[in-house]
Amino acid sequence: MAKPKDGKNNFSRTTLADVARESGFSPSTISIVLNEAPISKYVAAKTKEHIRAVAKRLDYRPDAFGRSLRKRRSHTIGVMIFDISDPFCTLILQGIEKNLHPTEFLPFIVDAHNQREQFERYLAMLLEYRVEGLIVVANWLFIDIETLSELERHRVPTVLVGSEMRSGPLGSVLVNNEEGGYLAMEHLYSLGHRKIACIRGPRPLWDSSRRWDGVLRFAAEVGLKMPKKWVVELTGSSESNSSFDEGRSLTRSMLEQDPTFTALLAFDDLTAFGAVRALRNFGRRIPEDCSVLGFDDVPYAALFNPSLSTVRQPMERMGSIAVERILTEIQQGSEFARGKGGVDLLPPKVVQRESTAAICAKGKVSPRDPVKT
Amino acid sequence: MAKPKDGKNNFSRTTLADVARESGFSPSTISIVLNEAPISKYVAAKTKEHIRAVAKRLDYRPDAFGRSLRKRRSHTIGVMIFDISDPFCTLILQGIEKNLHPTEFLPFIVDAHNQREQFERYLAMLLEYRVEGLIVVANWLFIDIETLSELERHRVPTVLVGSEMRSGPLGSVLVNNEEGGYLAMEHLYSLGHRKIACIRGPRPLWDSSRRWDGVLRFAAEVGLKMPKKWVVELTGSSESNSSFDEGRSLTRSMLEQDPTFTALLAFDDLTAFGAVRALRNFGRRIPEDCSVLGFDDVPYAALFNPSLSTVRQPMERMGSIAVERILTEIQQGSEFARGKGGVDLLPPKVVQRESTAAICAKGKVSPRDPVKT
DNA sequence: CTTTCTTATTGAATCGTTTGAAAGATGATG
DNA sequence: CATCATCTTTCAAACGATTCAATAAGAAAG
Repeated sequence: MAKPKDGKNNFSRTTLADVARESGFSPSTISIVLNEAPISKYVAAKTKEHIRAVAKRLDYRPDAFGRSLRKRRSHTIGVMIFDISDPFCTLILQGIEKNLHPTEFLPFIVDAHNQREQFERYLAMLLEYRVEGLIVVANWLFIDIETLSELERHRVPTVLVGSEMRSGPLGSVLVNNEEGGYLAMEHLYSLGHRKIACIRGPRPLWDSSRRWDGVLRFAAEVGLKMPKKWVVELTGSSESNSSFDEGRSLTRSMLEQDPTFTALLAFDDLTAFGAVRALRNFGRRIPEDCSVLGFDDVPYAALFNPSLSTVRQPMERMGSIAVERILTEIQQGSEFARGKGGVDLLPPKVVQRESTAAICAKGKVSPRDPVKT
Repeated sequence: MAKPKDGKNNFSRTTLADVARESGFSPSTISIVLNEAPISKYVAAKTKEHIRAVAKRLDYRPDAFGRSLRKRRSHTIGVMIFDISDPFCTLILQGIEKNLHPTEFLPFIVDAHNQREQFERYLAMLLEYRVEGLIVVANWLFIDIETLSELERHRVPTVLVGSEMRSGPLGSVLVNNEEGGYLAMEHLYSLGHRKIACIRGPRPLWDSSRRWDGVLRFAAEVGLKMPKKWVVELTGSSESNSSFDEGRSLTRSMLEQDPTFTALLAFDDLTAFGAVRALRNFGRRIPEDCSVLGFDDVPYAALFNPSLSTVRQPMERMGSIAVERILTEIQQGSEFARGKGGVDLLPPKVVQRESTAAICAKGKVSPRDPVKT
C-alpha cells in the first residue's frame, strides 16, 4: 500500500494544500497565482509558471464549496422552469443561457413540473445554494399567485418571464398580450374573415385576459361581434398535451353547434394543432375552408402540416432581457435599495404561413355580410 | 440605525450562530436538532421545540456551501444535456428528474448547446461542484468520441444516455437501435411495401450504423434489395431544425430521381416531418401514395398531420434507468472499485398512426413484384 | 545608518456547518 | 465514597479556499 503518511487524501481530490506541498510554495501563493489576483503581479514569473505546471499536473480543480463559502458569492443564477418539456419554456431558457454564458454567472436550472410542492422544494434549495438572482420562467399554466408571492419574501433579486404579477415588486418580462390579441384579430379580419371562432385561455389567468382584451378591442373598433357560440375557453389543466386535447374537443363542439365560422383563433400553438385536427376530422380543409391562427410560434409550428400561421412571441429575446435585468438588479443591489417591479412588454408579431388565407379563395361564405349575428 | 453590535450580519443571512445566540444554545446543539441526527434523541424535548421555533422565526436556512464543505458531499448529480430544445432530450430529462426526486440527490442540469467549448466548460464546472455522479444525455448529433473520452478521466461515476461508447468503462443506456431498424422495416414490409426509401443517420455515428444494420438484416431475411438511389444519408450538422431541412431536401432529390417508392423510413421524427413536407409538395398524399415512418416518438409525432407512425424509444424510461444505474454506482463506489461499462439496450416499439398504411389501399404499384432492382 | 520603496511570499483568520470527543449534571449501584 | 450508567449539552477541530496584514530581502534615498 502507498504510505498513508500524508493523512487524509485517501480518496479525496487534489486540494490547494496538495499543490502547495508539491510545488513548495504556500497555499496563499497558489491561490493568488491561480486566480490571477491583482497582487499576483508581484509574484515572480518563474514561480507562476511552476505553480501552474504543478496545478495542471495534479489536475487541480478549486472546490466550489470552499471558494463560495469564503467569498460569500455563489456565482449562480437560479432558473426555475415550470415545465421543461414545454417548447415555450425551452426557447426562453435558451435565451437565458446564451446571455448568461459570457458572464461570470452560471445558471442553476430546476424544473418544477408544474407542481407546487416541487416549486417550493426547489425554491428552498436554490436559496440554500445562495443563488445571487432568480429567474422564474412561467408557462401560462398554473401560475398560482399565492405560490409566486413566496418569491417576494426572500431577498434575492427576481425576474419573472412569460407572465406578469399584477402587484408586488417583482419585475417581469413578457409579450404584450393585449397587442397580440389585437394583431391576431387584425390579421384574420384583413384576410376577409368575419365569422371568427375563438379559443381563449383559462379565465383565472391574467395574461389570458389581457390577450382577450386585445381581441375585443379590435372587434369593437371594426364593429365585429364575437358570438358566444364561437367563444370557448380552456380550463388549463396541467397535463402535458392537454391544450391539444382541449383544443380539439372544444373545436369539435363548436363545429357541432354551428360550423359556419371561417377562421379560428387559438390561444396557443398547441391548441391550434388540436383545432386543426378537429377541423380535418370534420372534413374541413385548412386554410381553404377555415383558417387557423396560433399564438407563440413554437419551433414545431413551422414544421406542421399545414405550417401554422401564428403570433410570435420573441421567446429567446425574453430570456435574454430577463438576464439583463437580473444582472443590473444584482449590481444595483448594493448601491440602491432594490424594488423596481417594472414590466417589460415585448411586441408580438404575426407570422403568416399556410394555415391562414384570404377568405375569397374558396370560402363558403362570400365576403359580403361582414357583421353577423 | 440598528445597533451593529452583533457585528457582521449587516446584510448577510441568518446563520447557525444567529440561531444559537438567539436561542441560548450552542451551534452544535442547533445543528444536531435541526438535522435530527441520531444523538438528537438525547436532547430534551423542550429544547428541541424551542430551537425549532427560533429557527423558524429567523427563517434560518442552512448554507449549502458550509454544509457540503464539511460533509464532503454535494448531494447533486450532474446532468449534461446536449441540446435542451431537442424533445428527445427533454423526455429523457423528465425521466431523470422524476426518478431523482424521491432521492436525496438534486439534479444539476447544464446544456452544452451541442458545442464542445461549452461542454468542456460545463463539465469543469460540474466537477468543481463535486457532483457525485454524472448523467450525460447525448442526442445523436455531435457525439465526438474525443470529447466524451474526457469523461473517463475523472473519477465521477458516469452514465451515458441515448448513445453508446464502443469502448471504455462508461455505462450507457439506450434503445436497441439494431432491433429498431429491423422492426421499422418489418412494419413497412408487412404493410406490403417493397419499394422502400431510406434516410439513414450520419455515417460517423455508431448508433446510426447499428440502426442501419437492423434494416439490412431484415432486408436480407426477406430478400429485399435496398437500391442505392433510395438510400440517402444525413450529414448531421448541429443546427436545430437541420434534420427537418435535410429530410426535406434529401426526399426531394430522391423523388426527382425516381419517385416510385411507396414508403419512406426516416432516421428520426424530425427527418420524417421534413420528408412529409417534401412528399406533399411533390403532390403525394400520405399515407395513400406513400407511407412515412419516423423514429423516436417525440411528443409532437402524435399531433402532426397526419399523425406520424414511428418507432418509439422509451425515453422517459431511459432516463429513469440511468438514474438507477448512477445511484448504484455511487453506492458501490466505496465497496468495489468501479468499472462496469455495461450497456442497457431497451426494446423499441412500433407505434402505428396515420402516416403508414397498407399499400393495397391505393398504391401506384401493385403488391406483386416484391423484389425490385 | 536609518528610512522608505519595491518585489516576493506567507501566516493566520475567516466563511458556515458538522461531528467525535468530552464535559457537566443527575441519580443509582456496589 | 467511588464507580458507573444515563442523559444533556458543548468544545474544538475540521472541510478548502481566499485575503488582509505581516514578513523579508534587497535597493534606493535621505
